[in-house]
Amino acid sequence: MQDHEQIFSRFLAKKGLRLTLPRKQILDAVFSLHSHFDAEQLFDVLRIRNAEVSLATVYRTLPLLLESGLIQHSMRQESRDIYEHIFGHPRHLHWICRQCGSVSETSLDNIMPFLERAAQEQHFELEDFSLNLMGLCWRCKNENRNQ
Amino acid sequence: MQDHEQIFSRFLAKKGLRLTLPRKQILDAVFSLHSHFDAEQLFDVLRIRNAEVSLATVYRTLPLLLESGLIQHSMRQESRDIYEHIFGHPRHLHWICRQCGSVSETSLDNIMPFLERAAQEQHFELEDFSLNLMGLCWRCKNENRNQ
DNA sequence: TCCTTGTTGAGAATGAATCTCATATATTTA
DNA sequence: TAAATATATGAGATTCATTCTCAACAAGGA
Ligand SMILES: [Mn+2]
Ligand SMILES: [Mn+2]
Ligand SMILES: [Zn+2]
Ligand SMILES: [Zn+2]
Repeated sequence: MQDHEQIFSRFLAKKGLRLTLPRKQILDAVFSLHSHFDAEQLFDVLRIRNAEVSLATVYRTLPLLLESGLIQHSMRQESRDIYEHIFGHPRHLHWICRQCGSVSETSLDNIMPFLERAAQEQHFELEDFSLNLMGLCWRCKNENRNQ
Repeated sequence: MQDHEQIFSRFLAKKGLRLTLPRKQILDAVFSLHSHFDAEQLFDVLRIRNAEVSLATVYRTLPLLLESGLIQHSMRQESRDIYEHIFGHPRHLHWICRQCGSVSETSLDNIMPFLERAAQEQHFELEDFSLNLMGLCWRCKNENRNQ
């Protein structure tokens, strides 16, 4: 039964780094959210929770969380990098509406085998990937039709 | 037999815009390249070709080329947006090595039907998408092993 | 205790991308 | 043909997410 704090702690130890209070607070904030977030939004959550963590440390910690596999970079929107925690979540792809900006998700189970086989053929060591689909959500599609 | 200049010209006309010399030169430069490029690299090509086009106009023209469907946004590397022309090219995905930065391509034919079906089920109007796979290329994988 | 190494916040710096604006050029109108 | 209107452009300023710098601090080992 490994929780994310244990995983992060071990990951850090392996790199000669420590699980400090700011890092712990950032980790908690990340797992208190259940949607996509950017650095600034995460920083806001920390302020609401009265965690005294600087924005610089947020930006410094995100790469560590990425490397540990606890979060993933999901997409880029309005020139901001968007993340989400993935520990215990199934792999999924993103449908991004170019008009309203909404994001919905779909399972990737049907595609994974294909990608893994392709990686093997290439002798490519797959560590991460992203599949983002851009267009119009049904809502915006209808809205445009009625005009 | 539509060439890309005709396509771009018609696209612009439909928007009440004109195919000016700078736009023509940018278009030519884009199709003179046969690999991925960012705005700055495209600007360099234009300078080498003695085209007097400003960087601002390059940045202004890229969204037009995107919307016309002649180029696509391929990925983001080292905080730069990377593009490539796609007119007459098959859809493909990108294998990106996190160590050496190399990018290789693979056909997307096997995945397209799945994506199109998924889009239909969602009533999502798919306009564009990107599938980028990150990890280690075989070269870097071997290199790391021998150390 | 001393020394090395890692950590942090605050604010400065970076740099790709966007914006402003004065000046051109094309197209339409009278 | 001469306004009037709309679109384009280069140069340089600006934006702003992200990264960097640095001084102060803390943990752990010798
Ligand atoms: Mn997601
Ligand atoms: Mn490509
Ligand atoms: Zn929408
Ligand atoms: Zn490589």
